[in-house]
Amino acid sequence: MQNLKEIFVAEMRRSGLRLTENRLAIFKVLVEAKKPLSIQEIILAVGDGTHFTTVYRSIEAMAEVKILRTVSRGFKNLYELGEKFKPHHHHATCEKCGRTMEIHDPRLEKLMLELTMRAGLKPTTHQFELFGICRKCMKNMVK
Amino acid sequence: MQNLKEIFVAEMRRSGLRLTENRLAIFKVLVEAKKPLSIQEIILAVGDGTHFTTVYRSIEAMAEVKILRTVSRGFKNLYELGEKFKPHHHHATCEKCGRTMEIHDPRLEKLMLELTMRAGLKPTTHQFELFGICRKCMKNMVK
DNA sequence: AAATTATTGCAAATAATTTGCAATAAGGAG
DNA sequence: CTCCTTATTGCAAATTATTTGCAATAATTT
Repeated sequence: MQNLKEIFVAEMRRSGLRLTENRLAIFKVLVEAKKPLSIQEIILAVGDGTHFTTVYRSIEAMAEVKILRTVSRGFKNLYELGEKFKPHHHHATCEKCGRTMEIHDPRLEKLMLELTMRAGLKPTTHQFELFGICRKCMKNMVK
Repeated sequence: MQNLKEIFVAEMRRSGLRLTENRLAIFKVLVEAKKPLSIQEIILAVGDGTHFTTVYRSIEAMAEVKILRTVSRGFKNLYELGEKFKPHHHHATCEKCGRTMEIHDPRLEKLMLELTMRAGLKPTTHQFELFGICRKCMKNMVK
């Protein structure tokens, strides 16, 4: 985490954006969130200390210089830390208890790339979430 | 197409929703669109004939009974025709222009099941979206 | 420490979504 | 085919989300 903050400071400097309390607060929210967030969620998470207008503008500025990644899903944008900050992975989640496991599988990544290219796109990213019910929860449901 | 309309009429009847001009108009928009649409896009496409309030409520009603499928991309929902109209599939989307193609691949479904089970879960569902940049948009970016 | 200028907060404009209610019309019964 | 019931609609207005202009503030550079 301290490591991530250092990267953040360096990236801000590199891109000529000023390092402010507000932007640091947004960064922390995004570090703690384990998933991409909408602007509304970020506004909620940073709290009253930062005006919502500022969140809109800061997010836009940081996305512009790739410190944040815009996850363009349809017509709403979500935001997460850019490539510099996070390794690539996916999740399998229990629908009942929310327990989450990480998925790492080269076949998956390979297939994703293949399918994206076959669709005529230069691959940028993909979203992939598995859902199911874990053994513990299965047992509880039987009772 | 005529075929799809017959399914639509039958599904509306089955689920107890009334078949109205407005809903038929929305249905047609969704048949013609080759990708999931946001509510705003649907409102635009159906035109003044249908009040936007009605679009909101009709979409909600039809999604409720699975005539429409909610494509939950983050926090914005998009809508497309449900399982009865189209086989199970996923999407590959251009991040720039939003153009979307359908992905059908048995290897994908198989791998997904395997990974879910390997994570100790009894599979229920999954979310899977591919993103990239289409050739047209690549060219525009170079200019 | 002072100067420069990006960033912020606020107020107010604009856009998107939801809700209450009275008028309308779809679908079933006769 | 006509009547009846009640889901559906359109409208106005409330709520919520996003954007913009501007003057005050504060991050960097020297």
